[in-house]
Amino acid sequence: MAKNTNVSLSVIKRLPRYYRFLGDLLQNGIHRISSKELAEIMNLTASQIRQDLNCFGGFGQQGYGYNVAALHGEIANILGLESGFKTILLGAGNLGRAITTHMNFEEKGFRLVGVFDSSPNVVGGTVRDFVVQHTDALGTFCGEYQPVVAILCIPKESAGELVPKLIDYGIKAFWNFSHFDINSAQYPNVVVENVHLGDSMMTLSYQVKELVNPPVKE
Amino acid sequence: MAKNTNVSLSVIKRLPRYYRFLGDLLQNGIHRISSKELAEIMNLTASQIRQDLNCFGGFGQQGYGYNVAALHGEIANILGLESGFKTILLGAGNLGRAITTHMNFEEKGFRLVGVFDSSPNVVGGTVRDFVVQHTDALGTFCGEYQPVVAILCIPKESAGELVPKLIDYGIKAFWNFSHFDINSAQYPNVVVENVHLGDSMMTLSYQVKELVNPPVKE
DNA sequence: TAGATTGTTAATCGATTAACAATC
DNA sequence: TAGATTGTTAATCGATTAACAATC
Repeated sequence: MAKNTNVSLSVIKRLPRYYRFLGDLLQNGIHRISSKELAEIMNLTASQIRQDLNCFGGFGQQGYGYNVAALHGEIANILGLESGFKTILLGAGNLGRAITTHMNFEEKGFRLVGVFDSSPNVVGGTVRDFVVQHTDALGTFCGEYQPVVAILCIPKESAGELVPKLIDYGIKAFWNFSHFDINSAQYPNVVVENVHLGDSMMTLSYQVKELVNPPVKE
Repeated sequence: MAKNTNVSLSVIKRLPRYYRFLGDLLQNGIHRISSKELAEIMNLTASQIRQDLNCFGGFGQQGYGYNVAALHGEIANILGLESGFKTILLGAGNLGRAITTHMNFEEKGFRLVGVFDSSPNVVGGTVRDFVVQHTDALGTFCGEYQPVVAILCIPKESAGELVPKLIDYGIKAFWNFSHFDINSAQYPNVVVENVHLGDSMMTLSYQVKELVNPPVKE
């Protein structure tokens, strides 16, 4: 194990998909799979799968392939899905509430410990099993509970104000649904995973346009 | 214009971000920018910006740079943000409702024309200004309104059942929040933009793990 | 043992960066 | 005109694929 020094982000981003497919195989009672078979199911090359996995260790066996359950477990380990990182969510609007109720935090490495908003209409209400607290209470809360992850479901301007404070309060990672650009050059010891739904939508728009209305060849 | 034959997806995915930053500049009353300045703001290289833009045309002027408003408009055009592609949303649960109310479809190339669900508890209720229809009505609806895009906010199993039908009904593009893997090899004339929130979360988990608990060097 | 399939090295492909002549 | 900055070609870097010896 543990030769994972500086694995590229392209590899990391494929791991959750491996994990999902292996989980499915497991549920279907399949205990063994070769890189060739898995590649076929996942629309990848066998080479890529073997390269990816060998960033972390030799999980297979020559002549046999991979043990599905074992590999599934190894990837869970690599991703840190048992970590239970203490997490706060900022912004209890439509999106924030959907994420709070819709996502399974515990299965994915996180533990939600607080929900915050700045609107008086929302503060004091409940989302799932959380009473929404005012963002003014963040300093005290972080001092006491020391969360490491913040989910940003707030407008751009609020994010601009809150991010420096949160970093000050000890937040180390952001799951960022806002349009605020967290400058990773400015904060080297902070990790950011952006989910820009608007950008994703525009990317789709381009692709639909190309499909429906293809450019004329010269 | 229009030398956009086969632009790589890496380039396309950067366009929405350019669009957002140019919009901000515009709002701040900045009318002109060089690739060098823009690169600084966006944490990119000037080279990359010029390469990216020149996939679509020479929008700049030597010795001057780029006109912000003009470039902003060109990118809107390239992305097809005025297209108003007719779109249906499937699954009026937490996530589906959040997307319906939270996203600005019109600004991003789409027009929402219907919301569907299969649960009797939800069908007949309203989301934003839509009455939720039963998925059984999809065939009739698509025949009449001919939507081209479907947003999938439904469980994996439902997606597995519905996707082939939807393609049959003329749907050409999916914005896929479900965990169902739409096999693009199987459907060559269909475009898919996946948003796997769970995968994104797991990727973040890995990064937090590495940051908080870095691997020991040998 | 023979067959299968891995782990790993080498070759290819694509994307990013650097350099510079063209030109506003 | 001289200075600035583009558009574009060439060089570099990284990621993917192919090949094959190691080995179960």
